[in-house]
Amino acid sequence: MQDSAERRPSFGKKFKYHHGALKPALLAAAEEILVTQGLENLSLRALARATGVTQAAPYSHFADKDELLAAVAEAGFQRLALQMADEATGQPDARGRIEKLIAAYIRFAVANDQLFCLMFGRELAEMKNYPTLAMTAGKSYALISAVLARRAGVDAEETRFQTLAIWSLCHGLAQLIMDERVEVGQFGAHDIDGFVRRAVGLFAAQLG
Amino acid sequence: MQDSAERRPSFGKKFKYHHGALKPALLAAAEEILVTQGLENLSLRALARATGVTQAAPYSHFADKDELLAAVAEAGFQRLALQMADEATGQPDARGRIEKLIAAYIRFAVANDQLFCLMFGRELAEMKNYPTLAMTAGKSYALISAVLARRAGVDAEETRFQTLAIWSLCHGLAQLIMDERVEVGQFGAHDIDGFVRRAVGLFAAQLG
DNA sequence: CCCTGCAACTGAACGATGCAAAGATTCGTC
DNA sequence: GACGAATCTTTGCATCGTTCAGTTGCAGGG
Repeated sequence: MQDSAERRPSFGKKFKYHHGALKPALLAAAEEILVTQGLENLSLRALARATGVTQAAPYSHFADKDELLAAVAEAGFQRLALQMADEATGQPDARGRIEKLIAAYIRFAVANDQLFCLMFGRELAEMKNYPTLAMTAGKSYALISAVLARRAGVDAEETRFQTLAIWSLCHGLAQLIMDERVEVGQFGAHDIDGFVRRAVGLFAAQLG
Repeated sequence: MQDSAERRPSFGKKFKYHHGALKPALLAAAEEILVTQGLENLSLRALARATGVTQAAPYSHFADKDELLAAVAEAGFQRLALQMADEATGQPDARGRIEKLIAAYIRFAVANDQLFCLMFGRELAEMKNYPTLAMTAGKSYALISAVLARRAGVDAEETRFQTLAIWSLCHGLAQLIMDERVEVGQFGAHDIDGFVRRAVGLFAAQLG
């Protein structure tokens, strides 16, 4: 297979030395590799190969592999927050909203396990280096926090505690399911919503 | 610095071609590197360097890097279960035992964050390949599960639910603290025990 | 219209890593 | 003391992240 014919995706008109839209193409290819081959097989070189450019090309758009991963993760956080917000709309009371938010969170983790690994994994532990990432990552937490904070008659300190407790429960379950340390369905309800409803019920007294 | 003098730890009597106790030495060096330089800098080559052997020597004792990491993780799980059991002894009721178990778990995660990352990280996701690892890893869960199961008047299904809920809460909080997505002390009690006591209180009705 | 400057991309290279294969050395055992 | 097995060394390969000196194409000023 000759190089110029094989490695070039043959852009419509004529041979293009410049790719033109490499940055979004890289991000798209990254997500694709993530779901098809897993996070451990997502290398910059494989990414460049999939996009039809040289291995050094990504460095024109990302300073680092970490910066690229951070961008992918940020897109993930965006989608996560969106899905959570979507599911929670239309719920009349705080309890219903919390249930939907958590269920959406866990479903997202299960459905996009590799992406979730990247988002909450160790490779982006230095998230502080990417301020926009940190901001986007906080949205999901803010959704839960906001619901709890908007209640009357519950002081701020109690709200902080509940938010953290619910967030921990939610995040922990997602992790355990992903690591296959636990099987959804081992408890009676046989589904995520059942467990979530029951877990949120623990806070029922305060949720009204 | 000449090689034979520098790279060899100079075992008491005379120069030894065979290290003699490479396997435990590797495991010890691995934990050392883990705490001093982090999981991402724990390479087989660095390990061999630290132990004073050639880069291929570890392969006489471990088939794989994963097998080595699995052994380190297993030791970690052993210590974790031990610490949990230690703290829980002497507690009169189920609630006290659960509180101590969880607090010990979270303290372990905070104190040994890199090791915890390894134990619950993605690199050992294929834990099924290491049956003894899976068994040891289950001990901590079993500790909590046993306390809850030994109560009178609570059916098995409710016990399963509570175990999973508490386990999720516990694991999730540990993860969040480690990832620095949350600061212990943001809630009133200003310490782990305070939060744990309060969180376990959510199950108070059933814990008696 | 050409020229110049700049951003995007190439090609080649460096060092590090996990791992395999083959040879050297020591240990345990008959 | 000899021999086979276990341990360790040497050498080498493929891959990876990253850097760097060039090459290519575009846009704007003369």
